[in-house]
Amino acid sequence: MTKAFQTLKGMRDVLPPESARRRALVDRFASAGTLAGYGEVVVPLVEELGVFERVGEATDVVTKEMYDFTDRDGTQIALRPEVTAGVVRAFVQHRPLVPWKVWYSGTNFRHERPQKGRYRMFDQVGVEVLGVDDPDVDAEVIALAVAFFAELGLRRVRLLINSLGDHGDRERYTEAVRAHLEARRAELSEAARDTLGRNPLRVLDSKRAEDAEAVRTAPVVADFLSDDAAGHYQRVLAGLDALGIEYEEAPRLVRGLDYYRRTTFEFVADALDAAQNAVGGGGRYDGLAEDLGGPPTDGIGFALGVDRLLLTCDAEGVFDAPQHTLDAFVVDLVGGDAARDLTHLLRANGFAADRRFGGGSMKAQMKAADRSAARVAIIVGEDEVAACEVTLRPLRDDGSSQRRVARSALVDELRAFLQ
RNA sequence: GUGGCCGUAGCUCAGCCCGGUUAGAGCGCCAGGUUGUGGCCCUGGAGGUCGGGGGUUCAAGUCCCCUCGGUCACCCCA
Repeated sequence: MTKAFQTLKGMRDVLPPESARRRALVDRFASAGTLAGYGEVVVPLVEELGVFERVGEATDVVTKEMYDFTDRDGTQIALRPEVTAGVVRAFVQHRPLVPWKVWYSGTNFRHERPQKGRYRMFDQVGVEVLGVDDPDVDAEVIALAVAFFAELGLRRVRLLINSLGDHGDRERYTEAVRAHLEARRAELSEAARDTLGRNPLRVLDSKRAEDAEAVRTAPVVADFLSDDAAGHYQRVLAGLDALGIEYEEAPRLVRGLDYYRRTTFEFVADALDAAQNAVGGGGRYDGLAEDLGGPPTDGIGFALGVDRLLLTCDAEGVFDAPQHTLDAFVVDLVGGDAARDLTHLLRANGFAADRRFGGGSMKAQMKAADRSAARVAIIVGEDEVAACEVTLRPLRDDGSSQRRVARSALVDELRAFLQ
């Protein structure tokens, strides 16, 4: 007996009807993006390793979670762990007119231990805007995400926001945090001490109780912002206020990717009791285009995790899978020709129609019709064939209004019935 | 990468602690009851390498080890 293969760890199949729900979610996102003037961008799932390394040398995402390997010609390549880097690479490569506003949906890969809401292969939807420094675009981007949550029916998603300042601000702040934490090294958890060496800001994200005090007393970025960065941040907040978008300032919100500058934000789902409750996040990455060999270009965007979004919808009891229903189900008692031909005829006329292969008893076919959730059964037996008619039996009531119609009038009769 | 819990029919699970005839249930599926009428009901049927490998034993779904997978938490992040 041959081995029965199964999906790799952390990777999943998505089958109907769940697949329809995912598609519906992406469709909604696409509409929201289009409405705001964003075009779809499709970038490769695989890039040169260097593209993703710009995401941050000190981050877990690139140091230990990347699916990287050597291509046949020796090139170091990797499956994308996120899409922003690829989109910015595309911007640098093609130099579209700015502002360049794009949305995307796609799959990413991170080699992590799976748990609820975290898989090795996961989908994200997101937007990016390149070439605009205006703080109003920060507000626009955030508003887009917030509107999308609302459209899904989500009510319990909180917006956390912070500013990390310009490059220089961030450096000075990082040093201050490092000094603060070094002075309290003894009281930190072992994991935190380890993180401190590589990336001091990340310690601020620690959930460990031992670290709480040191984190609580740590310097706050706000005190390190340049006038320029502070002004930008205030304008963003003013924009959110004007648009009626609620937010919580989170002075220690740092986020995992190194390229963030100035505005950073995160969306947290209160309905998720799991540890993985961040459904999305984003911010400015004003230096990234330059890091990828392009001209200095401002940029901002966000990414939302499709799996977590759907889990959140489950938790809030909203955005059910779209109910797929058929218009008609053909029941054939005369050998199969009618099922074959009528189903084809109905589909050619725009009706959603199906039948049962292999025929079977009338009971079996009616059962199949019922299960298909079709609105009406089209029954063809000896009597109907002899009279050049078909029986039209409604399936959503008790069927008492069943009647026979001329076969030549089927399309019109069905159309009238479905009105 | 670290730790806890869990892998028995398509699905949800019982059986495992205290090894012992043909491994069970509900749901689903198929068929019949009703030879031209679905949903409800009744009857019957198909379907299982007990995740995989090794060990202990006269005997392993049950005990031990390894391994793979799932799940939850840490870490990190969407």
